[in-house]
Amino acid sequence: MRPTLRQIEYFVAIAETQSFGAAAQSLAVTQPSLSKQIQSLEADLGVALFERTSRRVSLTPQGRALLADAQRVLRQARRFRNKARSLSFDTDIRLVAGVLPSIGAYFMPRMIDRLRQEMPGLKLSFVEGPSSELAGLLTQGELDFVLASETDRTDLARRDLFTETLWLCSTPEDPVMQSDAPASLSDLRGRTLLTLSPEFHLNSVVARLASEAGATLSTEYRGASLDAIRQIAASGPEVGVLPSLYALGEAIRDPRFRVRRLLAEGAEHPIFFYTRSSSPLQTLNDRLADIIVSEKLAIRSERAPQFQV
Amino acid sequence: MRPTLRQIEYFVAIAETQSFGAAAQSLAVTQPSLSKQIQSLEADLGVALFERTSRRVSLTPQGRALLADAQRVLRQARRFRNKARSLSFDTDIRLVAGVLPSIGAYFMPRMIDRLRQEMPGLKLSFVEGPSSELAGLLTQGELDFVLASETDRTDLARRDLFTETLWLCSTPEDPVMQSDAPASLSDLRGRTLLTLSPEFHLNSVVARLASEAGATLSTEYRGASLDAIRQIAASGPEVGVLPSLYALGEAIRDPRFRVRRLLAEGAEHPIFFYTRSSSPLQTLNDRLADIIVSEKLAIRSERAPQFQV
DNA sequence: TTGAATTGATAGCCTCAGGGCATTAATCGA
DNA sequence: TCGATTAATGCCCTGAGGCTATCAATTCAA
Repeated sequence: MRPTLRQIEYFVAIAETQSFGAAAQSLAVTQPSLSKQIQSLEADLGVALFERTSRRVSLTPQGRALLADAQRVLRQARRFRNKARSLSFDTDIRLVAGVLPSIGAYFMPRMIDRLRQEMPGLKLSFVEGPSSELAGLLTQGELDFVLASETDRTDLARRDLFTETLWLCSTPEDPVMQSDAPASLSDLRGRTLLTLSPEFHLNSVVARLASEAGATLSTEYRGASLDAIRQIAASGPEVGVLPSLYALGEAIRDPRFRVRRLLAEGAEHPIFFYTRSSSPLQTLNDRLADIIVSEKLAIRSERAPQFQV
Repeated sequence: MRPTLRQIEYFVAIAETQSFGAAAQSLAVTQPSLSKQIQSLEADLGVALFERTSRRVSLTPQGRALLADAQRVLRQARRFRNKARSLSFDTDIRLVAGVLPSIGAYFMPRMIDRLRQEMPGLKLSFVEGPSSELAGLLTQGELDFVLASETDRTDLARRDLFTETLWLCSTPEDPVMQSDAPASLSDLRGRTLLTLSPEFHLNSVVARLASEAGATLSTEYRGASLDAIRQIAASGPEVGVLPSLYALGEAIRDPRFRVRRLLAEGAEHPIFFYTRSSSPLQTLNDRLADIIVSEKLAIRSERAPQFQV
């Protein structure tokens, strides 16, 4: 692109030193090179920047008028370069994560805090959605990593993170809530279960459990809000089925209902860490996954004993 | 200078089109050229800007963080170029003029007004001083043109502008002021004359006239202020000798004294237009000189008849 | 599942922008 | 008037950056 940054740099150097020779020295090129560059710059712009006599050099009025702009261009360019160089340390950037609703509300704020300590400068945004949608966004480059459940995508790099347990939630009066010990499938016979809508993997897990238990899966609520499920379960006959991070993190604060672990074959919700295999941030990604696992363990150890199952 | 504006331009184009091929088309280069430039840019910066799969391209978090800065650099550079191109029309610049005190106070404000009409966008600053000092500043490139009297500089381009006449000024009671008709040297016999200090050419003109007239040249005031000379002449026995532009423009408004034309061989003050011969603004300089002459004529025709001598 | 299409990377080649050296031209100072 | 200083010129050379051809990977449609 004309003029070149180099040409602008030469222009400013000569203007500042008031001399081709001195500028050449400070730029570590020879004086003829400078002369040539300035000549072609002036030709490009159609403006005489310097007035040369064989004894001294001075700016033309046009040169004076342009000097400040030229310096500004150089400043911006150097700033760009310096910023870029400092970014090579993988820090000071903003990552966009895609997470499941059960992880987003309770877990991500903790992650953001944790990152503020361990990797200051690293910023994190996140969007919520079902796993398949998140996987799509990740593939398209809209997201940098995804915390989600099982998907059928083969084009993404995947790493195990942890497995959420499932928890029933209902009113304190509900017969199924009359014990603190883990419930089994038989406790659910004949009941109506409530969970996230079918685009979430959780739905298929609960659907299978429901059919095994002789329960039915409610279609009353179709959505992505665990809060909505808690609200409905806390005021009606349905039994909500929630993943542990949410059930023990958020829902436990609501006095209008109880939670109880559901212990059964397949009553679990594995969470994976997805990245594009083409991502150039492999070491950063690994580090993030490590932090996520360690944060999950920290949450577990903070819980009251009866919930550490 | 690395990175190059071209590289930054390519970076932005690819980021905006989300595709090497499309960007190559919009930049009118081939896609391999783009690939190579981006590769070397990334190598220079030590940062991966794009994440490529053979199917799609997306920005890395670092690329996202840098995009706005890159766009800013390009904007500034384009602005620089456009401004430079528009300056090639010789307008929209600020010229710095050096002028004699007699010209500065009265004439330059009119010039600035006149230029505002005829060449809007052209700005004018001016500094006052004696001719030789102004000529030095002009040579050094501190000034763009000079309005001054005779100098011995041979390195400057010179053009005749006009010749100021000389006017005596004193109190209304002074014998020399008892007529409106031009005075002659004999009217000054035995008087003490007052004018600018010796570094001004005017001083040498007046000195020669004084010796021819049998008058003496006062050394009471040594300075560059015509106003000061007027003040002294209006309150003492000295006769001030002032050039016409000042005498008829400024001093005439003061009721405490009169002015009277001095008509004699050599009683004149020629004014020249000086530029560096190396100035690339030759056509602009010519136009300026024309305007100055025409403005001087305009002043003359505005005067009361008794002063149009 | 397979072949066509799409997309960026690579390889090899070529041109010219931009650098260096040597020299010239102009001016200044002694 | 002569040496010193400074920018311009001429000539040559290297490498940055462009192009064509091709490859490799992936997607999409049949």
